[in-house]
Order: sequence, then structure tokens, then C-alpha cells
Amino acid sequence: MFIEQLSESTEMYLKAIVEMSDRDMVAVSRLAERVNVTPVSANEMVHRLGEQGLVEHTPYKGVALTEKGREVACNVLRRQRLWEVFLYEHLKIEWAQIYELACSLEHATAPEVTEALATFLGDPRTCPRGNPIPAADGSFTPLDGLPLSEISVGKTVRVVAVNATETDVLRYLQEREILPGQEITVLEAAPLHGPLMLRMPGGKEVALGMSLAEFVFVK
Amino acid sequence: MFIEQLSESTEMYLKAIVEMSDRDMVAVSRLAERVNVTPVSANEMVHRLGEQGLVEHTPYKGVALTEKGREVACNVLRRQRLWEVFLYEHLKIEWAQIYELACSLEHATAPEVTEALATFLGDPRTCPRGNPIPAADGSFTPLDGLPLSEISVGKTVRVVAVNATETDVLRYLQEREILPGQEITVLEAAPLHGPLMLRMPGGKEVALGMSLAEFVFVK
DNA sequence: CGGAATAATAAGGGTAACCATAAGATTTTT
DNA sequence: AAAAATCTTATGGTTACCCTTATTATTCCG
Repeated sequence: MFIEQLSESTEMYLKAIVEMSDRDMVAVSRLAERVNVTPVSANEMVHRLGEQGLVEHTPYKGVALTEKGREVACNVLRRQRLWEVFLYEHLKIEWAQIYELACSLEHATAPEVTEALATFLGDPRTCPRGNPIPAADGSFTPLDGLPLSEISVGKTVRVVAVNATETDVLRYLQEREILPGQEITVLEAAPLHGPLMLRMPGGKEVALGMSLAEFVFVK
Repeated sequence: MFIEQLSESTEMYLKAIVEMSDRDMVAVSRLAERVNVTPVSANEMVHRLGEQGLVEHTPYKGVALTEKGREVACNVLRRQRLWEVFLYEHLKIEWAQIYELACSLEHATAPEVTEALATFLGDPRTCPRGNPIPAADGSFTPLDGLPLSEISVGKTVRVVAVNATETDVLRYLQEREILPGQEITVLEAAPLHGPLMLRMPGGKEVALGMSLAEFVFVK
């Protein structure tokens, strides 16, 4: 396996795909939203990634990573999440900001640095957002949990991970203490995909929109 | 003062200029060598930097940073050298490699991260290569020392900094223990810019080419 | 002073990654 | 099945940064 020099853009797309594909293929339009480009641009890029053998694109269906693409993406994820741990645990940076800041550092990190960092941090297995950190060999236990949006009324669950990436969204959740480890009871689900009413540990009640609830993984 | 988003390339050029301008202007051709592009490309880039008000180019004389350029460059240097400290002191990465590895991290580092890192490291004043780390406000005490190449025969001096950037060069010096803090006696200088003979602490004698000796700053 | 070396400019190209607009293709909804 | 929505492709354009080759300008040095 050769160590090709992939562009920052390439890594961003691969990371987006691996983070969005819990089960099926990723629609190119969703991908475009995630990486903040027009669908046309995303389409072009998907072609380029296909030519490099990193993804498989089935027109009108979506994109999936190839084995090679998955390997690269896991590596990217490892770097990203190790930096998240460092920024949060050692640099004491605000929880909501670590994703964005780690994201920039990710591409600039050589393999030597990644492994030295992992050792320095004590080989953590999850990042501060609760997501698993792939091992150096690429192995990776996917998150076992369900989005909060699929939990039925009355159930009490524990947050295992928060999968959002935008700082605003993360800050919104942070302010409401919807964080890994918290115990939450779903009190009510408004009809027509309306917001969930949640009871938080202190007894406080919080309303959470469905699209936000999809980011919160619980067990 | 606006926080413009400068490209990685721009930052590289500015860093190269500030690191090379000990006294006079920097020749565009030498800059080209440093950043590893053709003189024509460097010339183009110098024009672009001039248009952005970062450098002042006097044809046939060289380039110098403007006040704005110097400010940006010091910031770049601060980030670069803080990472060098982290990589060396905490991640235990080989001395010769830290410049190159810190270089990639530099551009990806947001101001919040820079300052949190500085605090984490205990606000170090020099990097492992002996170079001063500019303060957060941009203030910066230039290195006081002379290149080893200008020391007269018979003198005993102490290495204060090693200004090389290429990993091969740094590794060559590392192997000969020409490192900050070492005491060196200049035994002989061969004619026609020939190599220097040096006596190292253990009594070992080492020959060092003139172009390498220019990187070694002593007092 | 005049030739050699060095520096700058001009002209023509290339690539990666984005954009907009518009025209087809396919899927989904009515 | 037709209309609507979504996806894909085509076309043409932009920016930043790099390249080569050739020409002109300046400086350095014998």
C-alpha cells in the first residue's frame, strides 16, 4: 500500500463519507451540504475520487467507500479524534470547538506524529464527543447506539456520542448539557417530526428539534 | 488589523523571508531555493505578496517584509516553534525531524490553539533548535550570536542555535552532536572556504563544511 | 569598460478545486 | 402516466500556484 499524498479536500470528502454512512450509501447532495460546496462541485469531486479508486459511485443511488477509501478515511478519523482528545484534555479548549480545530490539524499530521500523539495520550479509545478512535491498523468498532430521534416516549437512555460537527450545533447541545454520559428521559414527541421534550438529570426539561436529535446517539 | 486568511504558500514564503533576513534584504533567487520553486515562480509570488502589502520588493536588490508582513511572519514563527517544543519535549520525536513536522502543523493552527499550547508548554522562550519564540504580541528578541563560519581559529564558543530547516542537514548535525548548548573549539579553517576542523566536548574532532557552519549560531 | 553572471519580465501552459447556468436522466409523488 | 423533484452531465469561467523557454535589464568583476 503506497502512501500517496492526498489533498486536504480529498481527506475532507472521505471523512464526511465515513461519518455519514451509517448503513447505506451517501447521497451526493448530502455530501455536498456537509462539505459546503454545490452539488455540481461535489459531483465532480466524487468522480475524481472514483478515478483514484477511493469511492464507488452508483448514479442516482449514492457513494460508498472502497476498501482503500475506507482505510484512508479511518486513518483520517484517527488523527482527527486524537487531536480532539489533546485539545480537550490537555489544552482545555471548549468542547464545542474541538471538532473544528482538530479538523484543521488533521491533514497536517504525519504518521510519526499521529502515533507519538496516541502514545502521549495513552491510546484513548474514544474522543470527547464519544466517537470511537480507529486503531493504528485501521480496525474500528462502530458506535453501538441509536439516534435519540428513534427512541420511543417514556424511555430513559444514556448519551454515548454526539455526532455533530458544526461548532454552533455543538455549542447549542453543550449549553443544554446534552453530552456523552448524560442520562435523558424522552417525555414527549411532538407530531409531524416536531421537537422532543427531554428530562435532564437535574430535572430540567429541554425541547430538542428532530434534526438535532439525529446527531445524538444513545443506548 | 484584519485577520485575513493567508494561504499556506504565503505563510511559507513569509517564514522563509523572516528566517533568512539576518541583516539585509533577501535575494529572490535564494528565497526560491528555500521554498523549492524556480526563480520565476518565486518572482511571481513576490509580486503577489507585494500587492497584499506584505513585502517590499526592490528589483535587483531583494525582498524585505513590511510591518504587516513582519507581524504575520512572527506569528507564523511562534506557531512553528511552539509545535517544535511540543513535538520534542512531549511527543519525544527525533530532534532532526521536528522542524519539518512542525512546519506542516503550523498553518493549520488557530489562534486559540496557539495560545492554549503556549500555556500548556509553560510559555517557552526558545525552541529545541535554540531559536527564540516570538511573544503573543509579536515582540521578538533576535538571536544574539554569530555564525560558526565567522569565528576565528582558536576560539572556543557555545552553540546557541541551529538555523537549518532541512531534515537531512539537521540529522547530519545531530549525528555530530552540533546542538544548542555544546561547546566547540575551532581548531583550523581550511583555505578557499574549505571545511572547519572543530574539537567537540568529548575531545572528538569533526570537520564541518562552510555552508553547514553558516547555519550554526554561536556565542 | 565590457563580458559574464544574475535578475526580472513576457508569453504560453498546466492542475486542482471551486463556481454558475442549463440541459438531460431518473426517481418520486401525485 | 404525467408532473415534480432530484441527480447527473455539459459547458464555460475563476483563482492560486506552479512550470518552461526566451528575452531584456542590471550588477559584478576582471
